[in-house]
Amino acid sequence: MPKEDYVPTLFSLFRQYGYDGTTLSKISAATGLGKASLYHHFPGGKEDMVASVLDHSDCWLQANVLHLLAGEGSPQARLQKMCEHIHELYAGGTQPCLTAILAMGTGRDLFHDKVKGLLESWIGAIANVLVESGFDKDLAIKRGQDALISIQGALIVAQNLDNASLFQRTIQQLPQVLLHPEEGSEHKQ
Amino acid sequence: MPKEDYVPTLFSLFRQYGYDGTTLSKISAATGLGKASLYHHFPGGKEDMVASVLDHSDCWLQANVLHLLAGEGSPQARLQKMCEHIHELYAGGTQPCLTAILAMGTGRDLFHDKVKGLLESWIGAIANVLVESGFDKDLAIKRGQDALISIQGALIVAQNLDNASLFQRTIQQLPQVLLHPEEGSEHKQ
DNA sequence: GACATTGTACCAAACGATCGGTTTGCTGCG
DNA sequence: CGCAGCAAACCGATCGTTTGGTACAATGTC
Repeated sequence: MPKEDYVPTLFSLFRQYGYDGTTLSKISAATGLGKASLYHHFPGGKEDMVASVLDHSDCWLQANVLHLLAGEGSPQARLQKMCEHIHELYAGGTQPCLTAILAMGTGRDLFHDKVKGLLESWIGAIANVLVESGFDKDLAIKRGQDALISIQGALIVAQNLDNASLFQRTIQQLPQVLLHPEEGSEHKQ
Repeated sequence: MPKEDYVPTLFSLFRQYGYDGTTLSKISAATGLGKASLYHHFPGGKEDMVASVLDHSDCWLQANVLHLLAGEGSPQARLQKMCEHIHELYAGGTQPCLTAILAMGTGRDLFHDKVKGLLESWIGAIANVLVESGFDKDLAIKRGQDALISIQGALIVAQNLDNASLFQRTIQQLPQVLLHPEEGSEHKQ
């Protein structure tokens, strides 16, 4: 079996238990492979496995967000499509975010740069759509950041409250929140 | 030295390294206490230490949010004061959230109920202020949830991007976002 | 076709290190 | 003395990792 076949299993393990919490015993049990076999596919050990998972996530982002947002259709339609993919990725808010969980504990030092890159390209892609829709560039970036704040925050709160609908509500209204016209001077006080 | 004196150190350890990542060796080094001394103060071991930290956080929430929001002053002023305390708690967005980090890995199973309770009372307190300001109760609760989504999300994104000002911006505009009048039917599509 | 060679996938067993947790024995002080 | 408080050694378990090997299909050589 090629190693790619194990990446989805690794993905769900790491995003559930985190870097420190995902032990090789758990991985061995979940994949059905002995520890030595795991080192055959991933010579770099646990760190190598997470790197593979992150590459896999990179591809996912490329296909389901970056390429999509830069493609055809109205901005509204593109953003909505993105939200559908997000909804699927996080299983409707019941599954944690890999990048968020890797930003904590031991994983933080190891994968910070990679995670940062993923996040930045995501924000940039959203901002590009908004610029294309006529928004000022600075405002577009700000709203791109706000989009990821909402996504990440909704995931955390939804899971801590056992309330997935809270996440779904947030995602569903994301496109119109992003595209709503600037009012006054953005609530200047 | 009474055990309370070590709780702040434990707090910063656990919110930095998470439950799995915070080893007794790290705790011993950070507190300057031997393991035996740690078990003298916290007979229940690591789990006992986290419980103490969570109690400490409970008191913090009680004093700096619940009591404050139920107190005197205009809703706007109370919410602003709360945001100042939040800003201080998270060191301007440079420090992670304890409850978020405890919701992952092994800690999730152990402390989920406690964390959920903390979050719920926080949301409830914000909602009460909004109801008092004349908002519909359902909308008030929704905005209370959104407030915590923004806080948690901003923390995650700010740290992954090494951009604390992103957090500060989010917190600073939180009061007026919470209090802004309902427009149309909340962006009905 | 027969046979050695190579490469891939896999694993049991064990490594040293460190884990969370416990016990021992000594110290300083009222 | 009595006892609270703690450093240090120790416990079994588990950590991530490594060694040494088996089974088997593909390839090359005669």
